[in-house]
Amino acid sequence: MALRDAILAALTKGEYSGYDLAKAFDVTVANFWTATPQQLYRELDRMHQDGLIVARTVEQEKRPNKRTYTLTAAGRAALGEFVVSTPKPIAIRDELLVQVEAMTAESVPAVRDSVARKLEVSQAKLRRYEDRREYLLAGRTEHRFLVEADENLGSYLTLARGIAFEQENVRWCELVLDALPERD
Amino acid sequence: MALRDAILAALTKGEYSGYDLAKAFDVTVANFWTATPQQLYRELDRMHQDGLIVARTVEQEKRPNKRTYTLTAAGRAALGEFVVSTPKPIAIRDELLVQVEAMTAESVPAVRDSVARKLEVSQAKLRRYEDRREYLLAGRTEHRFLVEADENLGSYLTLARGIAFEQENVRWCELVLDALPERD
DNA sequence: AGCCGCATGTAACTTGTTACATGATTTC
DNA sequence: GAAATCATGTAACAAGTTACATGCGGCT
Repeated sequence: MALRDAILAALTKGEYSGYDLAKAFDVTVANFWTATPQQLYRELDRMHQDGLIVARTVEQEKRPNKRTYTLTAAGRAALGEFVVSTPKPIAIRDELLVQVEAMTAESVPAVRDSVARKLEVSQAKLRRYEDRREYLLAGRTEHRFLVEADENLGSYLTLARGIAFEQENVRWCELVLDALPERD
Repeated sequence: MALRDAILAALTKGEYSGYDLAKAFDVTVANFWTATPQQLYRELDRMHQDGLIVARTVEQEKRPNKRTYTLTAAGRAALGEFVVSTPKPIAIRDELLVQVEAMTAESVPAVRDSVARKLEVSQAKLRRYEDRREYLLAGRTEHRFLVEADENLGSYLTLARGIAFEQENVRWCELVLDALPERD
């Protein structure tokens, strides 16, 4: 049920459609949750049926209409309960690491290529996260931001985790590329 | 199908039963994949039906018999194909981060407690990983180990990723505990 | 003319989770 | 005497993935 809670959390920041959420789940929410558009549409339907959110159709010119959603009191209550519950330990599942573990002499070049591609993806994510960090800090130091106890404190902290994660990915990819002999 | 590949990778290191794998998936494999015993038993059955592994019943005194599995040529071939395939990008799903994102003034104490518990879990994992690292290095420096191009190179590299991940968890938990006001 | 972005959805399928069941032995 | 460990499994359910479908508007 945590996809549901991730959606509830996202909807505390405003009124969004399934499509909007799909984009958000690719950028800001990406630090801590992922979902495909299909998962979101399905879950929004169910949440609507369960009375956690209300829908509104926004008519648009030159574009398809959208259905945007807002939290109800029941939705807020459900999120409140979730936030104080015991979280499940995270499940890491990384195909690339399985490949590295099972790597043999012949497969080194292919694995090396995969690691090089991951390096690029992580660097790109890191740049986007750093941009958002700059935006949240708005010129303040981290320490100052944290003591000012802004309404975005939670977002900043999750973003900090995302940044550290991608920095580690970059460092690890570099370690692997150094350790694996290049192909001739 | 990556659970299947993670199992194939584990079976390259020896002959294991479902129960053995469940334990391994809690320690060494935990860096890059997780699975419950039930998932393992089901997947092992299917892999057996598909001819990727062969089973052998080991009679034991004073303990229930076990069914251990070994890779077949077909199993090795399937793993070989997987290792050179394009890996799926990883999906992060961390309930605790959803909670931090959705945190409100009233829920701070509960979230703080969850973070404190995560800190302890990460520190414990880190200690186990560091022990295994010491064992793999066997007195050598990392640089020396990497150039010697040991057969455990892959395991070392995935372990390095796991260690970095838990170190970041510890640092992040400490940041959050410092940033969130303690309860009275 | 063809692709990309916007916007929502159905259907089939694969994975992952949870609860339950069994029964002997070892440890506190 | 109770709990933990060893060892395997069934069944029901929840969550996640993949493929397909629709149709307009803007860009190259």
